[in-house]
Amino acid sequence: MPEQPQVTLDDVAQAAGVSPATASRVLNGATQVRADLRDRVLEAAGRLAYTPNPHARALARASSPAVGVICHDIGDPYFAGIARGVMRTAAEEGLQVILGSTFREREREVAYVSMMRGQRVRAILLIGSGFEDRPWQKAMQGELAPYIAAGGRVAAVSRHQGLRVDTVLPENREGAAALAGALLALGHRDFAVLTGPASLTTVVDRLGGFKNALAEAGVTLAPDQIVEGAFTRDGGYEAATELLRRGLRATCVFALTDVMAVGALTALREHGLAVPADVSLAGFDDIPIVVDLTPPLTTFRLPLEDLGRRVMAMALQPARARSRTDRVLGEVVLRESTAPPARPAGWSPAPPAERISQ
Amino acid sequence: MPEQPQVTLDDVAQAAGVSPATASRVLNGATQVRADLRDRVLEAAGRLAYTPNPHARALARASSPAVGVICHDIGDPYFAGIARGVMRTAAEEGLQVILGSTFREREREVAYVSMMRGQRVRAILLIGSGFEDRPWQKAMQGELAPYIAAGGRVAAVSRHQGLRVDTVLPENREGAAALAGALLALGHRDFAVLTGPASLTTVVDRLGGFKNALAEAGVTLAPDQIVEGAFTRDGGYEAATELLRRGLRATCVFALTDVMAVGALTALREHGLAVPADVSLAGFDDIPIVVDLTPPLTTFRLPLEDLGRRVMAMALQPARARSRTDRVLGEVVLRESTAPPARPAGWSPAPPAERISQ
DNA sequence: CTGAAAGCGCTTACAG
DNA sequence: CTGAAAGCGCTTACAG
Repeated sequence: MPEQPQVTLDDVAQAAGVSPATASRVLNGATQVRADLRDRVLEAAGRLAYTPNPHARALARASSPAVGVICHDIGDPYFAGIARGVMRTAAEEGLQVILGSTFREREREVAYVSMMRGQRVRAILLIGSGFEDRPWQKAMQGELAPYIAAGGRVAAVSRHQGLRVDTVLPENREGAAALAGALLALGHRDFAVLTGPASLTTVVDRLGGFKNALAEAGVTLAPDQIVEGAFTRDGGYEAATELLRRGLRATCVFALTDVMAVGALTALREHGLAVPADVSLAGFDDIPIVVDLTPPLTTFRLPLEDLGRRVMAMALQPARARSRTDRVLGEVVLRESTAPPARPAGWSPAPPAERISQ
Repeated sequence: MPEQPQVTLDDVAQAAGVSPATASRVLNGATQVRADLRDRVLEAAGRLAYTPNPHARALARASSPAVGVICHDIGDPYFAGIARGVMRTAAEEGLQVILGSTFREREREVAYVSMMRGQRVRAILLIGSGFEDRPWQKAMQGELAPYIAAGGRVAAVSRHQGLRVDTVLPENREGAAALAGALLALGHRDFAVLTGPASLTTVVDRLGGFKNALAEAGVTLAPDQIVEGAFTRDGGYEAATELLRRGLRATCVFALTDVMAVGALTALREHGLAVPADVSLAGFDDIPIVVDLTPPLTTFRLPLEDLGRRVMAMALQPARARSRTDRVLGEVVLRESTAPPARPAGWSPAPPAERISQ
């Protein structure tokens, strides 16, 4: 490994016959430098293929052009979609992105924040759901507070209880309620829900919104028709399987995420149930793939890439006295995976099911 | 923004009543330090919540614990899957990952390498397909060579022509050939191919392998049955639509990636064609979702996450005199999207279609 | 406008 | 085993 000495600012300065200070100024776009000096510096830098050492720069400037992005699983289409938006804005702004993927272990999230804080990133983006977990919130806030106090920026997607951070808040509660409304309008009265870990704020919000809307319509959700699974494709598959084992009494199944719905669809199919003929199925998020399922999935659309762009944009804005919340609208998208129930139980006509915008 | 002064090594040393050198040694796990001093340092560091400044460290050590990872689109399940594997190994090794997503603009790939090189990352991982593009290869090699000469490590997934880099090589050519064999064994003689940009080495390899295998079986592929599209879901949708516009004469359609196959499946369905009753469809990669399609997709499975782990592992090994290539096996996975042709044209029985392993 | 000098926070030979 | 000192490569007041 023939370690090659790196070309340094001093080399450039020397080659150009100026001081390092002047070379630095030129290379940083200072305009108050004599034209001929500037040219010599630029020429020398080009000839020597000079690349500034970002660590030296970060050290001297006490700031770096990097942002940290933490998600639960970069292999998950939901996070991949948001990350895509983040990368877009990062590229436009010339920022580096340091990625953290926790594999859904929440302690790793704290560890990543600690690492990125040490790294002196300009901003930290939390794009995974928050946790309803007091000790975790304490630990996280313990990392975040000093970082923010030192001038760091933090922005999150979804509700992060207990953390004082700027937030891009997708309409989880309202969206689930709107979806419930649309499914009720279709004539459903018997629902099952495939839910995720109860400690996720996203689960709380979506499940809460859905249940509330049902309750307001006088519809109750039987406890045994709520099945918890992992927030993954396999989690959806297994939750649906468990639901069938318990005995499916619902005419419509709501999976809290599209990813879970995808697994559920296969489980239903494997058990000989046709969607929507035998049972309707709805998801949440509108990840890219669900329009290609058979049948295409009814869902609540979240603009994933836009979520990513927004959270990045928010992090790049200066901090305010109190943390801000940007609500992001979504919309119910009715597709073929939902239809009026085959066996409406004492059902009276409902208003037509249109696309309900929020 | 009340900029808080950061706790420095000197603070720790002072609090512990030792020199910065000693504090540094303790914090870096040196064993040859008197126990009581070590304890005092550790205590002070803990009490002050000291975090070393990685930039200072990188500057002093002339190396940083970061690796750069460049893909074409982090929103694409293929790359998201590989990235997942990369993140796994990175976490295990305590490495930071700087992510680059080029949005399929090849110049951005060079720009990212340049940036990461400047960043003094330990290694650069190219996980996107290579390009059959001489000027691009020159530009890329121009960035890579000095980086490597300076001790940097580079590893790639897929064939990167013109770049002297260690490679994790999925069996694109052999895989496509094996898939062709399996489809021939099913009785197909009339094929169509939905291909991607011809400048991608992955396209060249998969298309070449597929065609070759057909040729060896005495089957030719009509030029008008080969349609090029973008390497995306929409590219697959559009290519399939164009194929139908031209007149589908094939009994089996091969999409060069699962992502394209997903779009193609929807296009076929929208045009009233049943898969596999009217036409068989096969993809490549075995991204997580395709098992949940209706019908589940026949494909050539690549162990995506493993690809990511391997390329990372390779980059962490010391460089060798000549670049290495790790071939990664895959396997044909026959699912319900392929079946014997509905109208076998002068067809003689073929050997039974089993799962053909490579 | 330009340069000498100090400083960013850490590591590591080099003496003791 | 421990510490004083130099150095990593850059930036930025501070003088001129």
